[in-house]
Amino acid sequence: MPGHLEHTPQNTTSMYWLIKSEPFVFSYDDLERDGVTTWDGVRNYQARNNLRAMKLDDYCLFYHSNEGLAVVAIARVSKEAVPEITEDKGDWSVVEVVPHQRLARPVTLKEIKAHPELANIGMIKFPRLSVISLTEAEFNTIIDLSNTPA
DNA sequence: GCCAACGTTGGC
DNA sequence: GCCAACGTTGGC
Repeated sequence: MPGHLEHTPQNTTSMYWLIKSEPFVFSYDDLERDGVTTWDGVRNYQARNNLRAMKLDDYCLFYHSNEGLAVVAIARVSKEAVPEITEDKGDWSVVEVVPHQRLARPVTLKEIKAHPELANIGMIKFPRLSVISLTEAEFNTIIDLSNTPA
């Protein structure tokens, strides 16, 4: 009997994230140098839950906080969340990320705040959250900005 | 369970 | 380096 529907794998949809790092602690240059890093030290439950929601190969905008104040690159999730080995009490998680692509130019926080399509972006609504989910549209808007002269 | 004190994040 | 915002802790 012909014509049955092929099963389409459902795990091909990537999700989008923004991860913050102080570049003088760990920058995108450091990630490129190291090839892979463990995203550890997250001590906020919402940020931790976001780490736990990350799936292999998800895209993560890499944001430099404190200095730079700009999205500089895209990283990808290379290992999903596992418990963090730590002396700290509590139930924490880590993922691993790898470098993917440096943006053509950094996209600054100032630009993000000024862009009408990014008015509801999590990083503005929750400025102290270090791991934030993005919609595909928000992700694409930032990528488009990076491909447009400042 | 409330709330004051404290610590941390992160923009300025 | 300062400080506002806000999450967490701990005394009551």
